[in-house]
Amino acid sequence: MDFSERLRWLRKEAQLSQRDLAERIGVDFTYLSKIENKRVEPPSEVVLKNIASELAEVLGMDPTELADELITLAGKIPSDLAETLARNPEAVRFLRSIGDEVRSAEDWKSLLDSQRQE
Amino acid sequence: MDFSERLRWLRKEAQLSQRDLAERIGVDFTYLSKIENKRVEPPSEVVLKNIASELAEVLGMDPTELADELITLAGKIPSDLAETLARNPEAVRFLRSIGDEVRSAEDWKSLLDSQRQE
DNA sequence: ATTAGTGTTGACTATCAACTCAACATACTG
DNA sequence: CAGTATGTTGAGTTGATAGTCAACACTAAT
Repeated sequence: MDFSERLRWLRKEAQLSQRDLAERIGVDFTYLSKIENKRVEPPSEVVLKNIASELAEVLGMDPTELADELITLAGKIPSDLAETLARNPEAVRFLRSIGDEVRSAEDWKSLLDSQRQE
Repeated sequence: MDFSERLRWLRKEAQLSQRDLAERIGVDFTYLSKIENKRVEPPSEVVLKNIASELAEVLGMDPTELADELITLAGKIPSDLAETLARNPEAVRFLRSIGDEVRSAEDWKSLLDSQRQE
């Protein structure tokens, strides 16, 4: 499921028309249409967060998690994380060092699990 | 030492004028001047890599390492890494999970070290 | 058959990043 | 002083990003 499909699915799940959602998040509804039809790139992080916030509210989800999901589905890096990386050269070197061996989603997952157990 | 200072320092170390370096990397020399004087934002990653490549050659440094240094100093994330993150939601979640506890450069460093010893 | 609600499309626009170009200032060299 | 090498600045260009606006099409209910 890519970004545009996921967005449409969530919006329908929330029983909102494009106009409804667009008004809530403060963009033109035709823009949502284009996004859902992949006529344009996924929107900016600000818009993504607004979408996540509104949909999460209606659907009873966690807004932050939903935002992260949409942002990564949109092929972007959450800006707070990007800033952490840009500010910590060590973090970049760390990622590079593990990135050589850790490539698949599975690898990342197990790394995440091992971290959690500490 | 911020990016612009570092650039000027390296360029002088390499005994190159702004015009010299600019010609080698294929930009206008006045652009380098503005960068060194912080009249504009640091350049694109392509230009950064060209700079690193030329200066590393003259100074006998490792071009890749220098590129990474300049890119992070410029407040950017190396694009190959950014792509890895954008493609691996798990990687993003991993970073978030450790990011709560790992904040300082020291923390990252020790994490990097522990990884290296495996 | 009208009207209300919904979605799609093409054309246009505003803002910004990443530069270039022309002009000038400053310093040193013969 | 004339010329050469170097650095600085203001104004303008170009392409991409992130949208808006007007028009139209389809469907369902009145």
